[in-house]
Amino acid sequence: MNIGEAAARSGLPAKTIRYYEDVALAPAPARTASGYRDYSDRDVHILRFIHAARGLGFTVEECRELVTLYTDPGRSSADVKAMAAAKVQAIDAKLVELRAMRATLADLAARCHGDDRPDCPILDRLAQG
Amino acid sequence: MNIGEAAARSGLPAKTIRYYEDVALAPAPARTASGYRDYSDRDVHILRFIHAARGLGFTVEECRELVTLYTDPGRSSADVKAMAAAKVQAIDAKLVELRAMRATLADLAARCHGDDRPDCPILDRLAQG
DNA sequence: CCTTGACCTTCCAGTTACTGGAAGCCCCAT
DNA sequence: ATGGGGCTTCCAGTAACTGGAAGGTCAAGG
Repeated sequence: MNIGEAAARSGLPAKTIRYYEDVALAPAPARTASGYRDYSDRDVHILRFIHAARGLGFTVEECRELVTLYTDPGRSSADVKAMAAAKVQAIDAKLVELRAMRATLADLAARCHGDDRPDCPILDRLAQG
Repeated sequence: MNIGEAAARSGLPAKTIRYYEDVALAPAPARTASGYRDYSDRDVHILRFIHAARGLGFTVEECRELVTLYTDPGRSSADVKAMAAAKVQAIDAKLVELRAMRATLADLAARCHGDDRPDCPILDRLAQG
């Protein structure tokens, strides 16, 4: 199948698939006589794997490791578990940060009268650095 | 004062201050005879304002608007409030997404025995796309 | 007076993960 | 044979910096 269908089946844009191939994350598929990419079901399977992994927040680099692990018949699950655990920790840190931002912003917005007067607690707060 | 001190006082790296000046976000300070940037207290004040705004998750573009609003004596607080509210909404969306990612990952990690066996629920799940 | 080292200048390149667009084949249906 | 897709490559740009090279400047110490 050509890249358009592989894109439809994997959920990744064609442009992104080519990009992944470029950075050696996705498999380089067979080519037809005229140079079109020709994807196998296995290729699409890996594409979907990558799509799912990216969707869970793994970076391209991490996806590369995951694909390696995935396609390695003798891999151990411990490596994968460690990566997942690290990712959970990173997400937790991000959550803390975002919640703090949200609280500050919401508080500021609530205390801002939001009319035509130039006085604004949000700006005042920002001005304090 | 030169850029090193402005950096120390504003909390922004010197490199970042130059970058902000480049993209016309931060003020272009005076220059000494030898070409060194020479920051005033007001310059540093704006730098700190930008630092705080970035820290709250505003993009550089949004910071540009905020600085304009901040330095405009006749601005209305409604504009600023609207920006803050929009930011809160964006943060909420991000929080939902992150929480879903975290839940999936944590669940997967919990169900992975994490030993030398090749069997791994995380990889299996990813493989389903 | 000279040197040393810290600090400053500009500019170029690289980062992450794509995305858009241009120029130019290819394939299929009418 | 022709028209409108889809495909190819490559170049450029995005956000927001960050690192590094090459070279000028400043203040202190000998």
